[in-house]
Amino acid sequence: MFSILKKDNNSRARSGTLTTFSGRTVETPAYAIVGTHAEVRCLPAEKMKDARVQLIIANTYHLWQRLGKDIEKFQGLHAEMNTPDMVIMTDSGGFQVFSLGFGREHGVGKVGGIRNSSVGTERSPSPADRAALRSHPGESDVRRIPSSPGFREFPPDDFLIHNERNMRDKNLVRITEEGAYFMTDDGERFLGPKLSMEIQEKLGADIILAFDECTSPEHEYEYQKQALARTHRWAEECIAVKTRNDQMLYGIVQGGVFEDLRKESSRYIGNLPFDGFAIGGSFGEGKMREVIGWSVSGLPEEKPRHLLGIGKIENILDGVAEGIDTFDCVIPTREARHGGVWTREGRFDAKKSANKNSDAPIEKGCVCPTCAMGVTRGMLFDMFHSKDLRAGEYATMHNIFFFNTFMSEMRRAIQNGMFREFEKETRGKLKK
RNA sequence: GCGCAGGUGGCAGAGCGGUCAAUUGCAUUAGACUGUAAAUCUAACGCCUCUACGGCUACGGAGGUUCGAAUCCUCCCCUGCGCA
Repeated sequence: MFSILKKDNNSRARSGTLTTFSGRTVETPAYAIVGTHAEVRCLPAEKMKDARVQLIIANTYHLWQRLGKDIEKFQGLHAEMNTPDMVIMTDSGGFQVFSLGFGREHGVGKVGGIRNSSVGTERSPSPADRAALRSHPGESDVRRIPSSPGFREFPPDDFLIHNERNMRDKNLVRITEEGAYFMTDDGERFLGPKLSMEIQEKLGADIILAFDECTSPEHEYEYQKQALARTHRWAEECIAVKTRNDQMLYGIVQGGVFEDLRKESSRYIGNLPFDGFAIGGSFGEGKMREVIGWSVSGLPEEKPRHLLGIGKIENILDGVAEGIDTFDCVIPTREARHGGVWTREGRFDAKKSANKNSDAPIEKGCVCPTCAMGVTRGMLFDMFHSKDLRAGEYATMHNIFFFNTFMSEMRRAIQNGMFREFEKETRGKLKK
């Protein structure tokens, strides 16, 4: 049951209470902390409450892969995670269709406009690439110019061709009309709407998601359209196949950055008997708010809406302003492990030498367990640089607490009719 | 004193006549991270610069051999281990 307590007058923002069919409750807008393998990285289960976690999202694909046959013995996420009171959702595996597939091939993240350098899209060959090329004997081997001064090696002109092929080889997913084949160490494994539902019912989350095809920001219109048709068909299949009635099933709106596709998807998915809705896929960095608006346009007001994989504080504001109720993102947890610490003034990198010997608190006035212990920026710096695992734990605790506290302040602002002011103030501080 | 093994860029440690300003790792610096292939990845890392497939100076020191030396030879200095 979803009850909206207050709607904002100047935007589509709303604040309410989501009570799942299983009787657990989340105050919205809320942020789901990512616990892919049924655990939040660097945050012990018993500290979830201290971090003010009320919502967790785990992952069907990864748990399915990790558990194998043990999935039959799985006691359910609440028992396994020892979080009986928290609302847990599971992603369907639809994101892995992208992240292990075109995400790798295109070398991009889902938001778009970001080239993920870790996937090797640099135009100049890295030493590893060069070595790989050298090990490929034949006409494309490195050419030598035996003139002065000494021999010098040139990158071959056809490097890009090799690069393209290498990128394609990175794609581990084969998509069919029925679902997706994932290349794993044990060969290809098929995951489609039906199996995703079965697994999610075994995992036992409060909220489960329809199996969709998350597309790449680099996919052009025609592909997005075809993928959308699949996602819509799979959505209906998920509804048809579902058996448990103590889990809420959310449908997923797709359509890339195209207005007509997003609106069509919103209408189509919004008219299906889902218990809530999620918005997935790519948004384009600068277009996010607009795309969310299109995606929400066809959804019923009275049902909860989740924005998948987003995000940063500024994006949360976009989402809430467009009527989103819940979010999830790896940013608080992943960035914490990488040294990224969030504060009201924006993010800073604890590994930077500017923090060396700093007695400054991580965030002035913060009452999270990490800050309450008196951990300073200088201490975090030292721990990160000495590879002390507590660095990641302290930062993770702080970040999760920060995002959850931010959400609760935003809820209060909406309930007090002050969302616009809250948004303005938050954005102002972030700009500095 | 004798014997052996060594002295390479901030450190460790490859290279052993030309594709070597020198593999790699660490450290450092910068950047990234948006339904977690991620406690990860990428880049830079002698100096100068017109940022180049450029110039200069470099593999303990000084000489030498060679068209060409971090790589070979001679002497010197230093370090470790063993024997006195």
